Amino acid sequence: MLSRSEENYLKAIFHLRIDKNSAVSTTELAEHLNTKPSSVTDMLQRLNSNKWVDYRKYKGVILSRNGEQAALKIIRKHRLWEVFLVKHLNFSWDEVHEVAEQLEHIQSEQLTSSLDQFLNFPKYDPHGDPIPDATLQLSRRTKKLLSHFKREQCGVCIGVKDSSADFLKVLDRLSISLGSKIQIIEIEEFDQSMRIAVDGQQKYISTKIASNLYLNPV
Amino acid sequence: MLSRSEENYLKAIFHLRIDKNSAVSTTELAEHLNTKPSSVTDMLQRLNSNKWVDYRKYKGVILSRNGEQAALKIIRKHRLWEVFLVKHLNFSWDEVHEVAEQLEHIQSEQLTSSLDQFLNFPKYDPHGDPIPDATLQLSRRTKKLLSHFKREQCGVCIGVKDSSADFLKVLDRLSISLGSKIQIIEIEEFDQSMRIAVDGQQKYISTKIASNLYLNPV
DNA sequence: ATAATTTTTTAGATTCATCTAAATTTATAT
DNA sequence: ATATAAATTTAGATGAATCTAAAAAATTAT
Repeated sequence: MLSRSEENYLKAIFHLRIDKNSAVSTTELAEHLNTKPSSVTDMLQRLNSNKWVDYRKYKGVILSRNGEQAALKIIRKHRLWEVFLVKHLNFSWDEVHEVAEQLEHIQSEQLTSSLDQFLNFPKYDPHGDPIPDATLQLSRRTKKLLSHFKREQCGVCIGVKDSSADFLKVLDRLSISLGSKIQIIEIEEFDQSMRIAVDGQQKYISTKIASNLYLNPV
Repeated sequence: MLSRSEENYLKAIFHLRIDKNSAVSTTELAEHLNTKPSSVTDMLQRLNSNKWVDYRKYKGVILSRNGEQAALKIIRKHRLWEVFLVKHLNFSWDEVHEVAEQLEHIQSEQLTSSLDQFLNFPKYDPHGDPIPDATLQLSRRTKKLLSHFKREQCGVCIGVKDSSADFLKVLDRLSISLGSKIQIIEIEEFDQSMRIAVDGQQKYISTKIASNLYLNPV
């Protein structure tokens, strides 16, 4: 069985690999996990010898088939718990992450599947990220950063790129949440900042905000 | 902060102390925790130097004020999660223990108090054991083992002494659950086995069963 | 193409939680 | 009261997960 630490490494590799094709480097992992490169090397050697990853000295690491399945199981639990915390325990979407980081390591197939059922088999977590189903399949949908939209285009908010508490609080202040309907009214040539309508209400937002918000084009 | 292992020791000491006045011995703890006496000694020395327990060489151990509060916090979480699992995720009362052993270590005041509220501040867990409230107070009520009842006396089932899955399954087979009304009809002189009525239905039960079932006398 | 820099790995140490085997203390039995 | 048995502690070892410092490999810059 995987230790908690091993689980965290697999999850980190999964997340770091997702937006790029190359292998994940030791330093990247060390930064993401708040640890030292030498510790990462040690752990990667262990995970490699147990066939959870494919790791070559100086070349970086990718998940094996088994490693990817294991990572998806953890992500499934993490996101199901996030739904539970927000929907039933009144957590706000910037408060859930830390607790879900702990809950994702609870080992019980029965618990995971009952929770899934209790929540009515949700497909997306409170940040709009897809939840792997019981067979670990992820549902996919077109998502485009708001910053890539043009004037007069429309979309529905379906997720965030940065899910830090700071950014989520900004969105709360702007009354932007999952499902908000957003239309681009004007794009400032000078700095690409935007005037948008959020469910009819006009707001100004910075480029940084626009480049961290995913919309499903309408 | 306490490690998971330290938490388990404090909880074990609490439970082993509860039905007796003397200090808890190294061997008792080792058996209860499935470990070796020498490991227990090591850990008790650590817990002692951090003031979680009062431990003297060869004399056994009791919890300090801090240690007792810490143990109660863990027990509170354990029992709240048990209620959640049974009431909302359809676990049966013999299935909850193992998962609750993991959930009890999740660290989040907010989670514990929201869960308590979500469950409507339950006072007893699915085995009838009292749940410490937010101030860590335990509610007390008179409980007497069924084996100490006399002919024709009545009581309501409020808990079990042995909470092993095996015993709980026996009770399910006898349709005995928390709240069942039980009357003693006849006690067999020879072996003290009993004929009882469970919510009106007559059953025969062994002494061993009777001496593991707590009733609140009516 | 070689030097300088950065990244990665190795070597050796540390802490936690455990173990076995040996020594010591306490309890028990004659 | 002393010998024997049982319980407890100490000493020394192990494995997981981490660290620092030094060595080695890969990358980059001149």
